[in-house]
Amino acid sequence: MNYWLFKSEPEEYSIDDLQNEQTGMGVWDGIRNYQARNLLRDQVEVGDLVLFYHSSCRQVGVAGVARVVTGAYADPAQFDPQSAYFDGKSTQAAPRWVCVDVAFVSKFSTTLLLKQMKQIPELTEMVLFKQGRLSVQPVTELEFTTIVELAGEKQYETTL
DNA sequence: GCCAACGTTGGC
DNA sequence: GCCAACGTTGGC
Repeated sequence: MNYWLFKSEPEEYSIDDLQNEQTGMGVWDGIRNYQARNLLRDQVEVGDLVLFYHSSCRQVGVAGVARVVTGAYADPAQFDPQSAYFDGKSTQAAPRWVCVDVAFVSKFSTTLLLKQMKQIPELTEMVLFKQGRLSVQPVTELEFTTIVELAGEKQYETTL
């Protein structure tokens, strides 16, 4: 069981969009960075918990929690010429990019802001601060539980 | 294999 | 909108 932070621009796909999916599940696609791809492909597992991070917006920070519900599979968008994520160099035989499906778990009552996170001693070693551009990144159990407690999601104290 | 040029991310 | 950081591309 691992913990992750996945970034998304909420204008593209937000925690509300995930919550509003008919199935309660969404496809985490469009990852086009090799380091993030390798983590998705090799280390992200069904059941892992994900901090849903909103980037490039007014309220930058962790907006809620999701859970990984599939292993990595070929990202369909790489084969779709209409998609912004189309990759003409990828082939069906050897897909270059992968995605996973995630399920909505919770939305924080207020987004835990990046500037708040930077002030918390337990969070100073987060990959977020060292590799700011990595869009799929590992989170320690301490970092995860610290964040959900700061967000006031007390139910995690009993369910984790 | 190096490295300059270029493109993208993402906080502010 | 700016700009720093950093990933990718491509010439040599």
